[in-house]
Amino acid sequence: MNAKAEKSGYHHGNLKSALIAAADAIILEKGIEGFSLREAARRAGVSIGAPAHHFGSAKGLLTEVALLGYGSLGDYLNAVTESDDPARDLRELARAYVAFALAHPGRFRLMFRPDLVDRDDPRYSAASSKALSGFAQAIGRRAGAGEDRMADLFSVWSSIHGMANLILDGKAKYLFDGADPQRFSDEILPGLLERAWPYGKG
Amino acid sequence: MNAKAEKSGYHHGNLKSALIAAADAIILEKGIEGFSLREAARRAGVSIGAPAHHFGSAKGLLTEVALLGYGSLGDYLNAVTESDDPARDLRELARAYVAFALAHPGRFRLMFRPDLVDRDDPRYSAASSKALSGFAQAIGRRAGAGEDRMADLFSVWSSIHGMANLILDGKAKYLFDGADPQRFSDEILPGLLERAWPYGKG
DNA sequence: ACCTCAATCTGAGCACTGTATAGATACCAA
DNA sequence: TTGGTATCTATACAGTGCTCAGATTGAGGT
Repeated sequence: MNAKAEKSGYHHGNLKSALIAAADAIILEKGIEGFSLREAARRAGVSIGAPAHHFGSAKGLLTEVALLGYGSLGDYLNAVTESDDPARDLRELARAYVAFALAHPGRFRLMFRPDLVDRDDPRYSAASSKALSGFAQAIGRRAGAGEDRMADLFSVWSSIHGMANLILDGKAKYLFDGADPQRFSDEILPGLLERAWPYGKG
Repeated sequence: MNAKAEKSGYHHGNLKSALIAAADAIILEKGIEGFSLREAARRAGVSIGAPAHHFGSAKGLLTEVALLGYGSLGDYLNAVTESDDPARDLRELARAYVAFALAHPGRFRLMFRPDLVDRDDPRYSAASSKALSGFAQAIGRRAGAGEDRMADLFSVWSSIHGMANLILDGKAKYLFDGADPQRFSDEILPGLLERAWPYGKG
């Protein structure tokens, strides 16, 4: 009845979003390396060749999932309410960034895999900068804002992104001898932020 | 004649290291995603099933390449001579780290891919900590060394590692609007390091 | 109501991939 | 010389992404 019926026989009716959802689910369950276009098609109850028409290639489908991922990251970051203390905001944003990476490792990894995502898709850079806009604003609002805010943003992003990656890749666990990720982001991370950024102090 | 002959017919004589070299070469040419166990076997002039005996699986072979990678990273970092200014040393080490990542992106990416490398191999953590020992020492030597040096190391490593990853994944190019990597590491990076670390000042 | 047309999906096929296993080969030690 | 064993080959299996001719269907125009 609906214009986007669940499944009406030969024509799926909602294949595109069904495939995106299936891909996202696979990545959630098995990680990026466990993804396959064929299994996404299988889960959507459709033949092997069907996805090609909507996405061109596996990269096309994964690009859509990555866009969802940036949206999801944006949700995490937007949940940080803006205060009159930009340094605090920055710290909370950082925690949210790492929390997202730990909660959605598959999405997070996909979002930064240039071989799996079409970086030339204009929506990609748009989604990326939109998700990070909170960081950019907090940096702009902080006391004694530097002249080169792009460099500041990149510096902050590097620290946070590096932490997230090292934790996900098991390097933190190795350095701190098996501290579990949750305790890590709650207790160790804030201390690291103090250490890593001059801004952390005020 | 040599115990490790070049190629003596049925028995290769030097297959293990030949396969490692072939894999490293493939990764150099086509990146991690371009690697295949079969092509490594082909380049070594050997049948498809031969590598299994030496490495068990593709992961086993890639683990050896990753170990080489850590050795190579160690070479970059060890080329930084120790001075009486730990802050300068730290900065130079950071530049060397990023320089390695840009010069050997395939190796660098492989080294941090838990799905492609056997993290349980004791040589892996050994190679990792050996390569990073320069960082650890510089941090230990700096004036006003903190109580939690592991956290300091992790903080520094995060910043540098994040920068390297963001640059490799094309995020820096996007932020700085197409600055080429060389200019980036020469001009922009030092400024970022100043920003990222309190230690940078002395 | 019909009828064309384009969008959608199927099914088979191609060229790959990693892994497992049975058997051939050749070195090495007794 | 003779086992024995490490090494390597050949083949097969299950899986992958992608392509393309053809079947199917819903929608828009007459």
